[in-house]
Formats: sequence, C-alpha cells, structure tokens
Amino acid sequence: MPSLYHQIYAAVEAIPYGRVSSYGRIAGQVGCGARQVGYALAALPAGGDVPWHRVINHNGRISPRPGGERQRARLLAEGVWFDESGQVSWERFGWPEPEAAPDSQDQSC
DNA sequence: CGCATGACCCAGG
DNA sequence: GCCTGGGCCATGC
Repeated sequence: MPSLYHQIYAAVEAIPYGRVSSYGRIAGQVGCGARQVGYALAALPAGGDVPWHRVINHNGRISPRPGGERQRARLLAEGVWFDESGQVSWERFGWPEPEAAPDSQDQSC
C-alpha cells in the first residue's frame, strides 16, 4: 500500500484549476494530522505534477516558506484573487465547495 | 523505543 | 490584533 503521502498528493491533485484548499481540509480527507500534509508537501519532489501551490493554511494565506512569492504568483496566474490582507476568499476559491444542504433552499440567513 | 522537528489547527488570555 | 499552550501524526536520528 502506498505511503500516506501518496494519498495527500492525490488529494492535492484533485484540486481543480483556480481553486485552493487548506492543510486541515486535506488532512481531513486522508484522515491524518494537518502537519502531515505540510510535511508531505515539504518532501514533495521537484517537477512533480502536484499543484502544491493550491494548498494554503486555514487563514487563507501562504505559509512562510522560501519561495512563497512564487506560490502567490502561480495562484494569481490561475485566477485566484488575493485581498488587501493577502488572503484568499474561501467563499470564492475554497475547495471542496460548500455543497448546498439538501434543504438549503430555505436561505442562509 | 524515545526525543526532536515540522509548509498546521484550535482554544484561551 | 497578538502571544501562549496543547494536540495532532509521520519521519529521522
């Protein structure tokens, strides 16, 4: 059976273009600690087909890591919009999308 | 097997 | 808004 990293990579690859996810969310999908997600991405092989730049922290910001500017540029190239605080709108780019509840037609407010 | 580390998250002051 | 403490799980020595 593949390593846990393999599942994390698969979850990251499952992120569609122009969308972003968080470490905790990926962690919930694979069923492991959020740290493992970041750790797995840190060990990510260069030149991989994994869009690691689409993974950011729960704050909607890019983690303080060398080349973080590079990640921001990539997201902008994909259409991801950053606000003045340098944060991403989960409402617009968050993934997976907040699937509407079965009876959500009763409005959200 | 124990200890230290890590691109994290949450709760409390 | 900031700092502190705890929890989380995998990896390396």
